[in-house]
Amino acid sequence: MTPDRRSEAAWDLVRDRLHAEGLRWTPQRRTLVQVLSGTRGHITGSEVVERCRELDPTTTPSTVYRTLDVLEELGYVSHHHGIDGREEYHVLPTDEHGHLHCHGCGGSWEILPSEADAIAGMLDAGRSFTVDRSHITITGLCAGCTAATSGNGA
Amino acid sequence: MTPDRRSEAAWDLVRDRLHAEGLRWTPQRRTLVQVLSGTRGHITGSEVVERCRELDPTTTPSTVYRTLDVLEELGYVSHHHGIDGREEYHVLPTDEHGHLHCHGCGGSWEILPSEADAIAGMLDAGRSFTVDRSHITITGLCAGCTAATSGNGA
DNA sequence: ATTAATGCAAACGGTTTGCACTACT
DNA sequence: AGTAGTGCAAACCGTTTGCATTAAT
Repeated sequence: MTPDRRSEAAWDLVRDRLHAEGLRWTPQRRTLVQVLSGTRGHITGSEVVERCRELDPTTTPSTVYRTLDVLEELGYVSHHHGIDGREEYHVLPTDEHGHLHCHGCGGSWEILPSEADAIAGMLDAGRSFTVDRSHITITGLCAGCTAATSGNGA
Repeated sequence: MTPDRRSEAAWDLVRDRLHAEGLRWTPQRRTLVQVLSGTRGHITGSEVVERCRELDPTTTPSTVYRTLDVLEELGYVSHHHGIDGREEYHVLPTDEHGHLHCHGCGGSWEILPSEADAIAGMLDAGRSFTVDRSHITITGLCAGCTAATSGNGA
């Protein structure tokens, strides 16, 4: 139904999926799929546009966003809003997981499934809230930035 | 240093704080403070503008955003990006806490300090990441929406 | 009088849309 | 040929900025 969540080869089938839906396989879509298949985790809309432009400078934002919509309907990506305030697309072949965001260095770490489970379990136990494990985003300071912050003034 | 985290009366001191910094107390700022003092938790920039306009229809966005910056420097509010993709301001007199966001009904619940502690502790233990407990935002489905979703098709 | 703050209007960045044109099928 | 998809350019929304004006001090 949705593409194999593991293999990047799932992208090879996009063309056929499109055809199966009566949709078309165009150079622009090829470019976009090329970008997405080389992306792990998430990426913002404008980043997608940017990367597509590296491959094909004639890339147009509207086409990218529209195709992203189509791919979302086919189950290849999903989008929501990220901490940086822009549309953020999740590329599906990646394992679903939450993120830890350091506002010191801007770095990002994955929240392990076991951790997500623990968090989800705790919150669910208290009030029957079903946590969306793939979208947990927690901010703070990573080890490095914590040290830097507490060590010297700045 | 920063205003008393508990009493809303802290807002009464804004005027003096401004004066102490050589800044001015204007009708527009009075309106904004009125809105903020009646706000618990968080609010987006455009919502602030909207509410100020209810009190004073002549309110201008630029003034609101600029004053919000000033108040942030004074420690009355802090801002970051919310799940809905817009600037989100935290009004400080409120207890600091994270939120649970239901994307079924759009509702929002507070994450208890004890829960935040547990989450922060777990994440810190694994990789020395210092969680910002006041900004934990977790999405999912609340009890009501979970039932609605699994119960009947829609 | 001084200069912080305001209001306007225009700019910005990311995203969306209408429409005529192109090109996959 | 027929219609999905494209590119352009303009619109949108929330936010930011420059600048001349207003007003708190």
